[in-house]
Amino acid sequence: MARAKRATLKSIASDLGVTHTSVSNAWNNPAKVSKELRDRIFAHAATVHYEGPNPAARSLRTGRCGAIGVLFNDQLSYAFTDAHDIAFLRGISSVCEEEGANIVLIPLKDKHPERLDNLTAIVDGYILNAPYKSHPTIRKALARRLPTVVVDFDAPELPSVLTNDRAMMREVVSHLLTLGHRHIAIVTFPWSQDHGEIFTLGHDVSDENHVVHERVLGCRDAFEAAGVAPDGVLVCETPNDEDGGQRAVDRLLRRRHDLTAMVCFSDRLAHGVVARCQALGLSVPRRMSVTGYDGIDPPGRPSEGMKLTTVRQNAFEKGRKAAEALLCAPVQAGTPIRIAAQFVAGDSSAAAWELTE
Amino acid sequence: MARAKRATLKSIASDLGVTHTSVSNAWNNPAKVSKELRDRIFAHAATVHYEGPNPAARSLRTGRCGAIGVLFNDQLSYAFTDAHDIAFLRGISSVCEEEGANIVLIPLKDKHPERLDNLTAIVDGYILNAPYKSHPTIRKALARRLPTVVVDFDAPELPSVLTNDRAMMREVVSHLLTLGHRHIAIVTFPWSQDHGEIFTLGHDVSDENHVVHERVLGCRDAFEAAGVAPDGVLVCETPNDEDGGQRAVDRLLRRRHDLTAMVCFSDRLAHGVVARCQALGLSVPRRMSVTGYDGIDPPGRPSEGMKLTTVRQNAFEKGRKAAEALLCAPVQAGTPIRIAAQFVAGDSSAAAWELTE
DNA sequence: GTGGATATGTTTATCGTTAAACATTGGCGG
DNA sequence: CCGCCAATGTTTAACGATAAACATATCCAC
Repeated sequence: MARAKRATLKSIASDLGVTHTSVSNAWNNPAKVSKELRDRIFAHAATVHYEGPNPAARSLRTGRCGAIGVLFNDQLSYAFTDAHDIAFLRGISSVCEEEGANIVLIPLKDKHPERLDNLTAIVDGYILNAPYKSHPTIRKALARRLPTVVVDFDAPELPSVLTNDRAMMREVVSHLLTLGHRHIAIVTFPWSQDHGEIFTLGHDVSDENHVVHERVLGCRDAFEAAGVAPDGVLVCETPNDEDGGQRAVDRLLRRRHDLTAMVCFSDRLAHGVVARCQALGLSVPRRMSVTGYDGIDPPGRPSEGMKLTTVRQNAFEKGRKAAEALLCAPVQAGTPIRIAAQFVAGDSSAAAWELTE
Repeated sequence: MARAKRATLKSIASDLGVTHTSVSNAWNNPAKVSKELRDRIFAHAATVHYEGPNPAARSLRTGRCGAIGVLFNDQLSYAFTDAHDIAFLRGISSVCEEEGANIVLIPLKDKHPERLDNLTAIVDGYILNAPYKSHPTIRKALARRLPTVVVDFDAPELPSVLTNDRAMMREVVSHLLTLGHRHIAIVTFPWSQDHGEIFTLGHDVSDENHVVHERVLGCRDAFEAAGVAPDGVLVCETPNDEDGGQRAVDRLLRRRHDLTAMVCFSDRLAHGVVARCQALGLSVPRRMSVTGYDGIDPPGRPSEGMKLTTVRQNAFEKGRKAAEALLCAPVQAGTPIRIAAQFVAGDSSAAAWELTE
């Protein structure tokens, strides 16, 4: 059975012997149509299952669609495992609910590069979350020149929401240096799409990923301020999950077994690092200090287990501000919105001298 | 400075002295355009910042837009706090990544009922997650008669993904009855938009929310099978979060202080119930048995704390199947896809006789 | 040299709206 | 009775694309 053709403004208009503009007005400018006609229109619309103007056609005509696109650095299905990204989305949602806007989640088209040209999202603007500078999907989104807000991304020409990653990382490393640690390694998630190497802090860091770049610089700042040569500090790049953290421990210890502290760029990495250290018999924090980043309270019950030394980010607020900048009060490009993070000393870091002596 | 007018197929065509169809083909049917012309087109497109055909116009013409809409029962910003919903979204995402489809999250338009008529989402189809039968946004979505897959919803005329809630709940209650409990109460999240009452299992249950309906019936089954009168079983409706669980304890104990077990319809509720019981000096499970639903491993580290007696759902798989049904292999309406849940006995339930004696 | 496929473009109609400008009518003040 | 405004419709022109049918040239087989 062939699906019956859908009713349109025009078909309703001709059914009723009026012009389609009047039918359109029944929905969009009720004041311009007599109550009597409006009732007739709605009544007839109901019988032919007409559910209001076709949104694609309206969007074409008006140039707006009432939705904002959100792009993540990684696979979407990854984002939904990351407490930071989830809180960020929650922040966006809270604004979109108030404004009545829809959210379009756009998977990176890694598996379908050909669709880059074909299926671009129907959105009024974009929020780009910590994007890789040169990722094709990101570039494509930027190239469309729609209103765009970037988060944790260095783009002076765009409105942006930024955190104080560099200063926070400086604080974390200083914390460890103050505790007497001198053999510290860094565990980071990938700073570009292809990853896996071990570097040292002496290397120049690509700014492909602004977050990693800032945090690495923060670390270097602290080491240099303490007179520690950056060349001696290992930086291990690894996938951002517990398993990645676990493997980083092995890779790092293979190079330097005298490490007494590991600075992780996410709590997930830190959890993996802690787990692997304990499995190797290196107690945390007595034998190995570990720090995280994000400040994810392990849901369930909070106060259990070891409290990670970490940096608490306000991902929810990041999302809110980004969405507000896009939907409510347009923000100037020159002045980024700053969301301050906060250093939290926990139980996973302790003085180093007990073992280095 | 007025924003320069955007280039279109037509403007590019006339710039180049060809027809706009050829320009369109350069993107959509490359084989139909000589390589030489295609290069000229792309080159010129780049200089005028043309980023490919306008998606709204294309969508109007082709009738497809490459996105699916997802609707939740509750506020979107709530969904992002609920581990079940997040896993569900992750399942949908994993399919959308493979298929290159976008996901449109549609907030319930509670705060903007007037936008119901105005801003309908531009999507090729819907996934409705455990929707309230009569919620206006849900009804509106259904009324559009786009391809739709419902999850945990009773709609024989639509393809659906269902779980075995009723059987699982029967198992939970039987478990408690077998342990000797006779004074059991039920803690549920709201079964309609307005909520808050305490009922008994003797009451008829609205099927406004299919999940609650099925679970309540499952409980009743088990009580009846054991010869316990449903009239004596209290059912407390409360917001689906820890606080809601906490308050439910107070409300229930005020009515019946001889309760020895509380059956919760979500793990979040159960966590609140456990917390409140312990605060009241009622140790779990010695003095009070508590069961949950969902099987959310408290992230962070799994094996810590008390293991809740619960039902493990596979929300990820629910999401995957729903998305597959919509995007890949269209599913027949008559035969729901079943995702089995699994009863998990934990440490939060124990024999009752120690205290009822 | 005839006929038919292949490659490359063009013409024209259409998708379903909204917005601006233009008609028509009735009411009302002066 | 004139003129103007408000109320209610209508006419017409986009919005920016895609698809089907049609035109023309080229090539090759037989």
